Amino acid sequence: MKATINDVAKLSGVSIKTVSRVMNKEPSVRQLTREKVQAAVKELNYQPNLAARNLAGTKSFTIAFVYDNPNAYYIIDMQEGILSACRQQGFELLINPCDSQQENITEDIIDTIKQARVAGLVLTPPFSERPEFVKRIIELDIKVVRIMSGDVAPDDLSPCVMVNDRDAAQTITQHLIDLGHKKIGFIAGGAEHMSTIERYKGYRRALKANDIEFNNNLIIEGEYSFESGVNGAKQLMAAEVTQDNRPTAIFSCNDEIAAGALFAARLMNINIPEQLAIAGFENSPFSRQTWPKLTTADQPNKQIAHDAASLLISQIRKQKGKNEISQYVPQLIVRDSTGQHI
Amino acid sequence: MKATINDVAKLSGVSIKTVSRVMNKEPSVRQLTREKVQAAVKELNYQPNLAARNLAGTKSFTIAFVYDNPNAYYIIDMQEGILSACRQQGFELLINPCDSQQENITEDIIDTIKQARVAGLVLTPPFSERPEFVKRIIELDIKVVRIMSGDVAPDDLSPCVMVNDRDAAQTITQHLIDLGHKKIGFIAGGAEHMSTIERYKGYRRALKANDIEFNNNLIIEGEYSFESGVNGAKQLMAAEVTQDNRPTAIFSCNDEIAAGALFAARLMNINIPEQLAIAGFENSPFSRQTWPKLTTADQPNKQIAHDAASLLISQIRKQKGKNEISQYVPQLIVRDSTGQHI
DNA sequence: TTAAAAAATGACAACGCTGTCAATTTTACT
DNA sequence: AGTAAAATTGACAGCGTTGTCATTTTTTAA
Repeated sequence: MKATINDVAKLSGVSIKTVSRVMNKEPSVRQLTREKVQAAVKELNYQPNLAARNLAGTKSFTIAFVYDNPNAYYIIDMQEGILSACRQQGFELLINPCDSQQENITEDIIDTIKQARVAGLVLTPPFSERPEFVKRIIELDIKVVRIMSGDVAPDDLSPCVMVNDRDAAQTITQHLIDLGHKKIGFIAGGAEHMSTIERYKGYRRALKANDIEFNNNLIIEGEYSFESGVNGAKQLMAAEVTQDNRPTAIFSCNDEIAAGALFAARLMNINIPEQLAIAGFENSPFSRQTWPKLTTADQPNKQIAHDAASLLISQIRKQKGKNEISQYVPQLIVRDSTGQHI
Repeated sequence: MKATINDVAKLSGVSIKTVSRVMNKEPSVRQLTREKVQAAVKELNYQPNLAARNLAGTKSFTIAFVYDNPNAYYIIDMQEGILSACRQQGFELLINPCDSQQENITEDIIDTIKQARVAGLVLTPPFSERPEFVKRIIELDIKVVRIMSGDVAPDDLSPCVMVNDRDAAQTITQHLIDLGHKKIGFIAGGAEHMSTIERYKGYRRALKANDIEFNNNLIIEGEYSFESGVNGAKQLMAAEVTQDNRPTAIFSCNDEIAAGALFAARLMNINIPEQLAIAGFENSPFSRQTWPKLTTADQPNKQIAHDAASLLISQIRKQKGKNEISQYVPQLIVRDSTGQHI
């Protein structure tokens, strides 16, 4: 039925070992031989049997995606990006959802990894932001690639795909400034997330670049949740805050917070965007299903994940030279929530 | 390092074949022997090597989740439910996202299934609602479990996990009626989805049960999207519709549509819920991030998926007697969008 | 008690691939 | 041309399991 390595060997007139070498892109196969084999592979539509590979070899062709679900849209996109890279490279993907808060989560994950003979891990926040965790994994000779917020990798533990939240946040803030806003509130996500820190830095930079004085009263510490947005906006726009001190715009650390801010504004009869402009971050579906629709920043998650997984697989294959770090800058998307204010 | 079948055989003083029998719950192993082996398994924390099983056996220990992504939250929940069943039973999960509209999608999926030697498939809508597709798969001697809308399985092709959208929709509609509404608009999802049909039936039933005359002008054909909700609500509440004919409540086929309806109401300066009550369906995160928050119906997706996958695995193992069909009825969740109207 | 039937167990060859190491071919250099 | 070194190729065992079929043990019935 399905072609095996033997069929390919027979058709191309070489030994199975040579076919194996070609399939694994090993060196020391003559060009001519390689081509003969590749032709046979194509003709028979041969694809190596993963089970046999995993069983026979010392190498593993399985990588795992370890995540704690902060946001289903993010995770689905990541997963599909990783999956497409795996398909391209003949790798298997093990999905490992888990609770990052759980007591022995590190050991749990390590058990799973060992059990399944996983060759590498794709990590997203919060796991990608725990250096001790990453170190533990790497000590076990398991490759890791991290997707994280920032512009340069924080260390050389593993390759990283960086998402430059700072620049993107600066752009969003600049957009608000360009609209004439000077008092811009900032509702932060959880301070344990690098992305929050980076977005805050971008916000500060934009203020500085425009000689706008920083006002700590406009900063609300929060977390990545709708409720946090509601409370943050309430606090910023509260009655006891004098009209003069109220912000005319709010930069929310993500779309969920922004949706919460919108909700609070509604409760307080504040018109958006006339009396208050609100911007989000992430371009999640929320941002298109609110009234008014949210100005936000978009990042190509699928591609980021594809990149990361490809990088990981190169590492596993020990193909050096592909270790450059890629960096993505989320792009501003302007919608009605930051329309012209009065 | 890791215990193999040989270690277990040695420790329990039987042949590896007998260990294999015990692991696969085959009959014709004496009780005493079985216990000896199980003790050794426990002591060594032995877990069969999946790769070896897949390679040696004619059976497969892999199931696949084939989906077209209508909704990331739904998919993530489904996936995690399936995953947990797989772990319990020592199965592997292959994730197969795809585009249900694509030309040769059936053949594509079949190729993938064959390639990976998949034993069974978990199908969600829209795939679960395509009998020809299901038939094709079953002909290949691949087991299938379907998660679908309805109260009884439409055929005996495969086991089904039914979600009784009809009863749930009737409950939601009844809730609106109990609040005093008599003119209740209905914005449908895509008519190709069983869930739309079922929810419509529930709506009709509730009207009938309360002797409310059905008015076709209150029915909007749409699809499962925000835009559809916006347009549907605009149409129902349009200026040229006389005050008398306007609905005082709208049942939207899902939360996304409801969010759209909310958006339209906002545009038209219609107060929710005073002038118009709006209900959704699904209890997606959207429903909690709108203003006001949406009344909706919740279904335990993770558990539904876990159930479905368990059913599938029993089928594969030929453990009869677990073929009963489970049915879930989504539960009403009342929130502010259907508060008391004037 | 004994023979026949049934049940339980085991020996051993696969499964499709990779790792090791030996054999062969090619290349580089006298 | 002759030889050593390097590059290429292949033979074969083994990865951890299951399937087949033969062997042993237990049960049943005469």
